[in-house]
Amino acid sequence: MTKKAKAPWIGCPVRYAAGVFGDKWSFVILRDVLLHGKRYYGEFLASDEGIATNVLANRLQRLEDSEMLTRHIDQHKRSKVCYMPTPKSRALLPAFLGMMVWSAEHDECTEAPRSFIQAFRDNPKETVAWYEAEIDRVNLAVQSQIV
Amino acid sequence: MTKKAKAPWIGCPVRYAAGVFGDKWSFVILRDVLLHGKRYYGEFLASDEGIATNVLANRLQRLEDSEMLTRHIDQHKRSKVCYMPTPKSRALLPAFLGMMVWSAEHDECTEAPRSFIQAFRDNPKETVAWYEAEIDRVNLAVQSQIV
DNA sequence: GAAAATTACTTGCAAAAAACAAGTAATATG
DNA sequence: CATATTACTTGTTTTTTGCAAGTAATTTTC
Repeated sequence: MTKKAKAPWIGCPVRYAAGVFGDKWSFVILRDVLLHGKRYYGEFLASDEGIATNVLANRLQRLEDSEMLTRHIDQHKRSKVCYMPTPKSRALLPAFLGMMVWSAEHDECTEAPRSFIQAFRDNPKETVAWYEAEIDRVNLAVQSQIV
Repeated sequence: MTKKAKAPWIGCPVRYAAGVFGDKWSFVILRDVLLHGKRYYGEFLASDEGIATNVLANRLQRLEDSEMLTRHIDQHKRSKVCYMPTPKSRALLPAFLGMMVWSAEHDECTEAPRSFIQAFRDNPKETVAWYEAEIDRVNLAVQSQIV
């Protein structure tokens, strides 16, 4: 009797997504990078959710390994480390915003503004483009620091 | 000096989503319900990923608590238990499919057919509707069992 | 109608991961 | 040169997971 071989966390698209960001802290970090303009270790650490520093370090490493983030030393203050979103993580924006709309509609205590939900439903592409532009703006401001 | 109060896992839409299904096994269970037509405890247990029975029981309970699934005794064979998707979990389909497209585009080993990706990009609403119809079909077949 | 088989869990224990607290190393500041 | 920042690492406790076995309610088989 052979034991059932476990599937690796690739292949199936749901399994793959779960492998890359299928845990609470990865969700939160990606939110901070993609939506809140955060780029620095200290900024992630300061999030409301209160991630532990060792867990943060672990998740940043994983996200770097899966090419969701790239790590850079800040050249103006070389004790700071900057994590930049990659095209791969940016490509998650549409799904991410879709998920947020779902949350906004099903969480009684949601803090998401109704205007955001409306905007995404009316014109998802434009809403995604707006967030993309935000990311570019933050990147530009930070990019001058890291090379 | 007061300690930082942790945010509850509601309010912020990303945090809310992370709280409801932000772990590997919830992803997999929701996939099985929404996309693979699974409804019974034994079916979930048999998934390729090999979830442990205690973890499965725990996740089904959580998903029931957060109103993603409803639990029913099969009336034709009362030792079987059926878990049905709610409107709330079904409403996650668009975001879920968006996530799958992302995976398909970034996982070199993806098993997702190119036709699915194309279909969703060309006409997401229609693709969602197709999956909704699939869910209805499975529900109908199973509903005759559970009352 | 009793015995065996299904089915959905529960329990106990070992291993892994997360939370918490403290420490360290590189750089920057005064 | 001493102190402060910043990004981690290390050690320890607590929680969660994984695995194996057990149980209870049916259902099927003989």
